[in-house]
Amino acid sequence: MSLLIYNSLGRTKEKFEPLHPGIVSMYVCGPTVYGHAHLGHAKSYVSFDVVVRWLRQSGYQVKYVQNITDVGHLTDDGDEGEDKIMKQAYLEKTDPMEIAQFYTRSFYEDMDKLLVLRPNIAPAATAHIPEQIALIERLMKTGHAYEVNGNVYFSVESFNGYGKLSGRTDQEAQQSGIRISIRSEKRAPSDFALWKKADEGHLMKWNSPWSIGYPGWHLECSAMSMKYLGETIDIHGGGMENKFPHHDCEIAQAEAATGKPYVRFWMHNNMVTINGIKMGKSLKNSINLKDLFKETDPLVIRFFILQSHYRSQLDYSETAIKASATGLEKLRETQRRLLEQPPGTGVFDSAPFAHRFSEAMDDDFNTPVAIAVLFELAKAINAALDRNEGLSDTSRKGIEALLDHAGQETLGILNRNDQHGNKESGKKLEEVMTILLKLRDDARNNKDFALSDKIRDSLLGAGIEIKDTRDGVSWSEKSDI
RNA sequence: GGCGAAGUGGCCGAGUGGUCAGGCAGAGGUCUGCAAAACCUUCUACAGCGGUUCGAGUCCGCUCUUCGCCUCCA
Repeated sequence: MSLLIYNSLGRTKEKFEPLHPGIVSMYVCGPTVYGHAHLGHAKSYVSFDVVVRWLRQSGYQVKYVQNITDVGHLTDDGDEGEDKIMKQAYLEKTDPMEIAQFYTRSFYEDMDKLLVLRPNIAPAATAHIPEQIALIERLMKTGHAYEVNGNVYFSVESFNGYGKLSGRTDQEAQQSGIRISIRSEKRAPSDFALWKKADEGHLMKWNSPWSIGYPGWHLECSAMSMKYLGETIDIHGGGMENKFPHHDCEIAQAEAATGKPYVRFWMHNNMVTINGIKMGKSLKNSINLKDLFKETDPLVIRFFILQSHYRSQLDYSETAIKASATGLEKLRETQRRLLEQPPGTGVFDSAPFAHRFSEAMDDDFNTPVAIAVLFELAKAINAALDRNEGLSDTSRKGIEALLDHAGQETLGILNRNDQHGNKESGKKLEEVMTILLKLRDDARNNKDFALSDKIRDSLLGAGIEIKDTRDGVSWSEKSDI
């Protein structure tokens, strides 16, 4: 079966073939770094992380670019609004570059905990001002841009098909609902800024042919995407809220400049909601990942995110997170049991599960179905291990290979290194546990259950849970829930 | 006003015409010194009203409700 991807451009699933055989070029809009990352960022980057992982598992070489927006954007295309990075710099009594650096590091810290693989290239907007100026010059030459008082605007009228991604193609209709008509030097209300002249006191500014100023807020993605991936790329991802105007503007700039299709597949992930309302920094209801990680294992968050589809809204609640934590623990428990179990004679064919997993992933990255397959696999494994014959070495290797491929490499939720037997730092603990379990076993043999239960309870208090199975005692470190 | 998405059982969450999603929670059972885990069995669904069809969460229409975008935002 071949990979189907839902393309926002045509609003249907399409068969995916990269432009150049074997190689996929992919760009995802990165964060604006003026605050700590929240759950919404996690959903977005975990989702695209799995896209990248699955493409790689499918044999493609993926070149993954994800930018860092470290230049403050104004809140609109006119002259209103404020630069958020600069605002944060004032609040923290430092300068914009330090703000950007600080929150960039914070972002990667959180993403690392979620096991989001780093992009191949993470270009910063401020490091690509010349490229952005070059793109503007190209648009000026071809008559798609014009300058007024040191500001440069893109002329939407000059580009046929503006708004094709979001469906906002009728510019007249778009203006009908606008509340205030702002005084503007733009030729048409839909025109958007490519370059802004800096006001006095503006901290981040660069020289340009038009003024000392800074780039417009849609420009960086087009410029950096084309620089590192070429004028036509395979996949461009981002949050749904960026379809309009951001991505429509990107398309306009890029295609007006090159005359070529900018992006072949547009992918948009949906929002995280709390009680049905979108989570957003400006709404003051966002859940900061650093706070969340204090009480919840980051991989539980990752698992929670992947239990819903990337194009669906995901509603956050503590009970939902708890349910995910319990569910993930069940999968981990099964993997642990499999790894610890001595070889037997039972035969288990994991191929049908592998097939169903692939089918789910190939169907527009349907991770909830893929995870459901893992749960069914876990149930089948447990049932097989419950039978006395156990599992043959070959059968076990087959399952382990599938868990590595599906649970670890693709979804990033079942990692062998999380199992205590594989932790390098756990050698001492292993030895201590062996001693304690021997003592407890002696107590049980002497029917001294008071002592054996005390050992068990004390260990649980220290975060280690032990279970008596028919093959002996098993123990695991409980992750914080 | 314009553009778009969605309403599934106690909760989360898949599913584009014909057997079961899956997880969590609940009930009963097997196993067990107890506990936990595991396994087996099991109860609650498809917003409403019409229509198409032999047959509809699944297609069509209408109604109601919710959400996102049209300012930065993952």
